[in-house]
Amino acid sequence: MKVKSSVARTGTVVDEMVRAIADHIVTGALVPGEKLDEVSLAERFDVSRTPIREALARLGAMGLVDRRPNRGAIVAVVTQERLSSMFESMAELEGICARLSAARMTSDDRASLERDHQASARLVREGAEEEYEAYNTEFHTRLYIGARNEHILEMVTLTRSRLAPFRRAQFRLKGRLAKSWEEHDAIVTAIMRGDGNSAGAAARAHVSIVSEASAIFGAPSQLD
Amino acid sequence: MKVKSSVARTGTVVDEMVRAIADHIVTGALVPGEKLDEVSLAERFDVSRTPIREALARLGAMGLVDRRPNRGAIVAVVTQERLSSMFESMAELEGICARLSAARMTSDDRASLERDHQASARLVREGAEEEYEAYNTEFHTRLYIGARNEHILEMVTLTRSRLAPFRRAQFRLKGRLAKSWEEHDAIVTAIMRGDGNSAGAAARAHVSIVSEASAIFGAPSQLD
DNA sequence: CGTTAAGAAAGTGTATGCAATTTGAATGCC
DNA sequence: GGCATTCAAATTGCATACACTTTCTTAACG
Repeated sequence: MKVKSSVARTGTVVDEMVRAIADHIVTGALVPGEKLDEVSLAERFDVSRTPIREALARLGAMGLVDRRPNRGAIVAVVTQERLSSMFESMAELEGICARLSAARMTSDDRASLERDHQASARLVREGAEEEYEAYNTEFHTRLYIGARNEHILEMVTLTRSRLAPFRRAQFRLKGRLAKSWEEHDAIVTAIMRGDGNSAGAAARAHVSIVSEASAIFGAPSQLD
Repeated sequence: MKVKSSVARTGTVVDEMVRAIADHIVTGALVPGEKLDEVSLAERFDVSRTPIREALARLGAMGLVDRRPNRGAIVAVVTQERLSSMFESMAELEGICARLSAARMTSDDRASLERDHQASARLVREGAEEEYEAYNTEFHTRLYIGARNEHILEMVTLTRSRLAPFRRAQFRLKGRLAKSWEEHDAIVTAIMRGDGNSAGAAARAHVSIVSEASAIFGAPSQLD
């Protein structure tokens, strides 16, 4: 019997390929516009073309690669304009989630949200970027789930994954950690008051600022 | 005994399969929860399993079918709760588009929007359901495009396609046509004033009402 | 010398065969 | 008689082979 709770989960080959290729794209090992040749990838990962094809299809659905019929796949080229549109979408979606969370979160949800938010202040004081990054992800995930809307959860998760390659370095900007906490604080406070509109506005502003921070890193080609 | 679409000139086989299967799902020939056996489908459409598999993958990405690893695919079961979440998402997305459209549409956009909106009053008076349905689709598409945000356009388009099976009969409800026009009117008026918040609120309300109308048709199993 | 067309090379699209996993049932055990 | 185990049938996952499309090369013609 296999235990799947841990990381060791072997899963299917396609899943591995999706992760592997996505990783190479996110880390910049595969640059936007680069051709993704099926046979090369198959040899590189020592599998047949079949799972590679399916992985490319999934990555296409995720927006990470661009598939042209009969003409192969390339790493998706994200224009600055498109990047902006994704950040704007993200801001809107986060705003919706925060607004709905203010109305729908259970009291348990609220309690743990505020407790952990207060606890995270320590990470800011200590400048623990890695840890705060992890907490930050968790924080936003709670807002997505608190909105109690499966479909919005799907959309916001997808959008976040598409943006992942562009927000890696955001917390390295000076003072970003403390600023992020302040913004979280505004969101949490509004949610505790049950003030959906304020929570939404605060969340929108939060993402917008991240957007500006990330824009500094501009086109993916400059990511390293 | 299945006859392939007369001419082979059509795009790829996978595209055909996607359309064919999606059609069968939307029309109810394949009911939610039904097992989609790869070999059966392959025989039925007289192709090999490979394009069927890829088609199922795409349909999975679209949300029309549910793929379980090693356990095959089934027609997606849309619970009432999930349906509600999709309609709520749609309302939020439409609201965003209307708000952004109020700020970003060109004057040409606005002019033709209002002109065609006024013209559509005739369809209402004549009770031309089919025609009004077509116009209605066009109307909403303009709002999506007017928002000038590619990514939101993608999300709203995807959501609309997922909801398509559930809103077929909406205009047959008595008086729905006239009510729809009135709601459009509120949106258009707000956009012409450049009042984004009102336009957004009106659009949200518009979809919410459609949602209620469609809810009458309830679970997909009752669709015929 | 530039343009275009034919053909070869490369790569994707589809078919088929084999391996691995799931599922159902029958048998043995308590 | 009920429950667990094991084995076989069915179905999905992966690999390989073949067919078709695109693309690059090359050579012929204007």
